[in-house]
Amino acid sequence: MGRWEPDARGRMIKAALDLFAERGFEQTTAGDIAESAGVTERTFFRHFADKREVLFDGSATLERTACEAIRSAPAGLPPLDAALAGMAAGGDLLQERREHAVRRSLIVAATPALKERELLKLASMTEATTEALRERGAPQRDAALAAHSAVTVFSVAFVHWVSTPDAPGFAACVAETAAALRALM
Amino acid sequence: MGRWEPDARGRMIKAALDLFAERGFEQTTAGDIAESAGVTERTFFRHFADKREVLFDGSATLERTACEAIRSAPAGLPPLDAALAGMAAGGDLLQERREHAVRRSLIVAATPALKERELLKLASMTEATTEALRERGAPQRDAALAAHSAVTVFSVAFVHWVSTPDAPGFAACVAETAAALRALM
DNA sequence: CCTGACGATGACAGTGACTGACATCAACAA
DNA sequence: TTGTTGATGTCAGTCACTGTCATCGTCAGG
Repeated sequence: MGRWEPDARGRMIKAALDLFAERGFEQTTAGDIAESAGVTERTFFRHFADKREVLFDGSATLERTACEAIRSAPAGLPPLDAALAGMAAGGDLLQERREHAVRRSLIVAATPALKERELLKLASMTEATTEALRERGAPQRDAALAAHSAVTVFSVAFVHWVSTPDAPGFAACVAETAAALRALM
Repeated sequence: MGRWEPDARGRMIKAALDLFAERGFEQTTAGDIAESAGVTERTFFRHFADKREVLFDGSATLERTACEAIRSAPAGLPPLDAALAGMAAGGDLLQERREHAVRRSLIVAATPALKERELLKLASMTEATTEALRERGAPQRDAALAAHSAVTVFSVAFVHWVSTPDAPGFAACVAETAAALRALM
């Protein structure tokens, strides 16, 4: 055990979520979050590259989970289907902490600066997905298009999943949304 | 005529592009840009909401152009095709200033903070496109999916158009990319 | 038990992005 | 002639973020 209370990182994440929900993102300083978590502002910036990142701690895990699912999908599966399997796997992760995901999404939706960061994370997921599809043999452009489409489905499905109180599983939302997309083409 | 040299805004945009290309975005302060354009830093922030915005002056026009094209598309055209027509119209705008578009895209691609802002602009274009498609009678989810798909095509086509020296027209890139997307489904 | 490397944190000064408030001054209208 | 307007300058202030050095439990080696 260290000299200080353990899990400073977790405390900062929780404090940030609470404060952002109460006063809003802009009205909360990094110092406020740090103080509320019992650390200094400097420590906050040692854990998070910037003030926004404190709300995106799980995004790397989400991306990794999705990519692993894609890599372990049957070799014969077409790129888009493989990518969608990845999105469904990522969705399972959110499903395990639905309440947190919903609360967080409300804050993000209310703050342009956070929306912007979320888009960057989605773009990162798109790039990672593209790479995973390339490893399966898809040509660059097909991989990019399938990845973009899958992430689109993920986003649209997420909005539906969040706004539906008694939601079916996230995977079901993905399947439904994917079907609608195919119908449009 | 005012008390000062005219077109302060245009001078700042040009100065920013030059300085970002020379030293990079982070190594250039807002004060540097202002000084180089012969104004004060305060004036810079009166014209641009933040340092990034100076590189996104044309995005509102691009969005408006695309939406107008969608609204004036034949009523019977399916949502995706109408949206793609909008993207092609937007592409024509870039085509008129290809050199500027390419130079700018290099800077944006090299700077995560600018990439992030670009994603926000694309998201805005997606939302506007969704709304335009809804006005044509498309249900919400179909409109959102078609808009996302069209903007995806726009992005992928743009990368190809930029990286191809003797490019065919932007509209041709859009058509080609759209065909590839349809083939994936 | 002593000791030195290690790792997480605190303390503090500094830069730069951005904002609010007020002053200035050419152009233009009454 | 005078009052208004609009774009700008000036200046002080907050806050995001960084570099640097000091601190002090922990743990391995002696």
